[in-house]
Amino acid sequence: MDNGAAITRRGLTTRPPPSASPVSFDRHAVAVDVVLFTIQDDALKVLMVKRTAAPFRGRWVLPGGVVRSDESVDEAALRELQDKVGIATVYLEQLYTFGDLDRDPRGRVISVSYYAMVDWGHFQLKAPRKLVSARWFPVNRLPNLAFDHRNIVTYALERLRNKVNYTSVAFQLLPQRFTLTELQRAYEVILGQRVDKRNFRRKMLQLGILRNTGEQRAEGRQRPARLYSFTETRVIKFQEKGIIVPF
Amino acid sequence: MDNGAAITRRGLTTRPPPSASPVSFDRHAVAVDVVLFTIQDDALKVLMVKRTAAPFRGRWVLPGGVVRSDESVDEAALRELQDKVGIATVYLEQLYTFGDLDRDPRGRVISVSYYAMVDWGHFQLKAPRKLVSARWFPVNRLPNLAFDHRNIVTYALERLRNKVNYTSVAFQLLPQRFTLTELQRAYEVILGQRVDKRNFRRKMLQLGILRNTGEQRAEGRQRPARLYSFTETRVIKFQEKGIIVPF
DNA sequence: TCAAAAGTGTTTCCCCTACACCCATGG
DNA sequence: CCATGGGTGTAGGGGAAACACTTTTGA
Repeated sequence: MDNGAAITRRGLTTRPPPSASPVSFDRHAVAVDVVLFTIQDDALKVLMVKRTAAPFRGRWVLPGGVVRSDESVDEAALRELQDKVGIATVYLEQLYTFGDLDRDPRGRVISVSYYAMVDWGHFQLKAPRKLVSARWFPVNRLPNLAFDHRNIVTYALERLRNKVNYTSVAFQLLPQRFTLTELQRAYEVILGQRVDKRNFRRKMLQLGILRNTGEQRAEGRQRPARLYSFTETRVIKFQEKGIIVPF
Repeated sequence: MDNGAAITRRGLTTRPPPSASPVSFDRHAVAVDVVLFTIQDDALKVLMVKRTAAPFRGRWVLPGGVVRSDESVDEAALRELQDKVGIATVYLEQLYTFGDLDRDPRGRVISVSYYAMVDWGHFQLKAPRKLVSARWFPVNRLPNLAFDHRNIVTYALERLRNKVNYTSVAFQLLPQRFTLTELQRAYEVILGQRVDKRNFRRKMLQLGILRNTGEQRAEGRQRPARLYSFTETRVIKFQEKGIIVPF
């Protein structure tokens, strides 16, 4: 798929003529599936829930469910997070719509996928997780997932890795106040590679989106770290240089 | 929306408990809408078709239609292009899924949008355009569109402008053999700004994705231009430098 | 005083930008 | 021979990358 790739034609046979009334039939089950990211123990993790019914009973899947008639698709994604995971405040962004015929053995289900991000500490607090059994898995050690959910996670991760490079999404994984080292760790964990400390700090501070709160936090028996906060209320794009056209 | 923006919570009221069988009801009409781009007369244009039925009879809309039960969503988009526009070979990429409740006055319709690109010359040849009346509009001079189709076009254009900077999508608007000036014009027309000729040519040739065919084409009474072709079969990503991590 | 993480500058190099003139052809 | 677009090179500047030591604290 590769970041929104081209659709290539498979054998497109001729089909019956289109129906006269466009909304009268051919209705479809539409589901939402959410890839919820967090950072815990210096690892990027994804939340999975265990299926309690056939098919794939007992297998891990992404939290999600069907879109109801009285809610928008976005609302469905938020509701599923609330219901199944007990989370209200997350960053949520639509990912891709998977519309193949054979995605679900029960029949045709179109899935609109999302990815979401929470700060682990914030999640810990308000997670009753009543009914479903849920579990965080490191993105590089996922269990066997049902349906095509492995693909969805892969795609979400790719999108996330792209986006941290030119937007401030990574901040969604951190608490309101954080140290520069924590921010750097977040980037390293998402990207799966080390980052130079001095260059990282310089770049981040140059962006002008961090406010030094003046507070400090002593973590162990070493020098205390300054606490910063993110100045923007929304996720922003960094100044980006195009290859063809200078920004 | 801004290139896949965050979904913010509106009032999420509590709702009835979820159904036991997930695919049994709450089925939805799902449509595809395609933003088809081309370049003609040094302008970026979008194909619109005229509605022949209520609501919005006589208004311009994107080519599209409902997804049938026996086809994937991608196939539906391709079929609509074939049926309504008579085009078989296009670059097609999924854009975004619009899932709000009030998009369509007839009732709830979830729309999976796509954008597509054709070379104008190639289109000219095999365009019977039998039934529907279709017309190309410059992207900056669109008529009043029905539904939320104006938004979809805006979003498609934004995506296209982003993508030409780090992928080879722009080539999809050109014939198989083209001059560097034609390629530059394509970029200028998409981006809506001028580009330096020498820098552009150097960058493009440096990418190593152009093959000098050795042929030339005399356009008028001036020096003939070399014809190039694109070496890759797929749309590729350019070498991209991240802000945080060197590529 | 030691361990452990926080914090800080500089140099080098490459790539991007800006910019103007000759070339080949048809009329 | 002239008008028109095709084609080419370079110098300067800015930002990215590489790199190591001092500071602050708690134990």
